[in-house]
Amino acid sequence: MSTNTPAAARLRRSRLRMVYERLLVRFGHAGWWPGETALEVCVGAVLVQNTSWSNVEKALAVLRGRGLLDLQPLARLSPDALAPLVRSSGTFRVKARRLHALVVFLEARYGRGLERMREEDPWELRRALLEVPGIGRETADSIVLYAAGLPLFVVDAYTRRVFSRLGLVRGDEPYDELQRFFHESLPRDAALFNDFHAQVVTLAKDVCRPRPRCSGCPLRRLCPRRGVSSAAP
DNA sequence: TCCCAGGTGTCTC
DNA sequence: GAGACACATGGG
Repeated sequence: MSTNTPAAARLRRSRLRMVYERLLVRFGHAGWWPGETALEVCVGAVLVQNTSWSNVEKALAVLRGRGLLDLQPLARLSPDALAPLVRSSGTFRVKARRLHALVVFLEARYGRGLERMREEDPWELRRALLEVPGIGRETADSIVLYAAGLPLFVVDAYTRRVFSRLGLVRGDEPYDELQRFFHESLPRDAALFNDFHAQVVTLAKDVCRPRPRCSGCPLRRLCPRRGVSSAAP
C-alpha cells in the first residue's frame, strides 16, 4: 500500500466499503465455500494450494466416492495411500503429506466434533493451524473463516489481483499487512468476510482475469483500468 | 506447446 | 529477510 497518511487510509477504507456495496448489488449475498461440511472445506483448502478448483473437485469426488470425507477414516490413511487419491489436484505427494498432517491435527483437537471449531478464538485457532506442516496463512485463514465460521479475512491471489487493479493496494504487500487493511476497514463479521471474499472470487473468475476483459465489470467506474481492452497486457 | 491456477517449505545469499 | 526454486495436474 503506497501512501499511508491517515487521510489516504480513510479514503482506501471508504473505497473498500464502496467496492463491497457494488459487489453486493451485482452478485447478492454469496455466503460460500464450495464444500458441504467443515471437513470438506479443510480438505479443499489444502488441495487448492496453487491449483485451480476444477482439479480439486476431481480429487474430492474420489475421496467422497471412497467414503473418505469423514475425519476418522481419513486420518487413518497414510500419506502414501492418500497420494494417488488426490493426484488430480497437482503436487499430490506434497499435498498428501499436508492433508494427512491436517486431519491428524483435527482429530487430535476435536475428535469427530469439528463443529467445536466454532467455539475457538479465531487467532488461537489460526496460531495452532500454522503449526501444522503445510498449513500457511492463507490455508489457515480459509479454514478459520469457512470451516469454523470465525472472522478472519482471507487474502488470496484473487484478493491481491482485484484490489491491486482497483489501486487500493500494491498487491505485493506481505500477507499480514493486506489482511490488516481489510480487518481495519470492515466490521469484524464472519458472514461479511465470507460474503466479500466470495464475491471477489466470483468477480476475479468472471471478469477480472490476468488479461482482463473489463466490460461487464460492476467495479469499472471505480477501477483505474476502465477502458482497457482485452488485448492489453 | 505454453501459460496459468484460490500456496508452502526449503535453500541460498 | 528476500528471492529462487521445487512440487505436478489439468484446462484453455
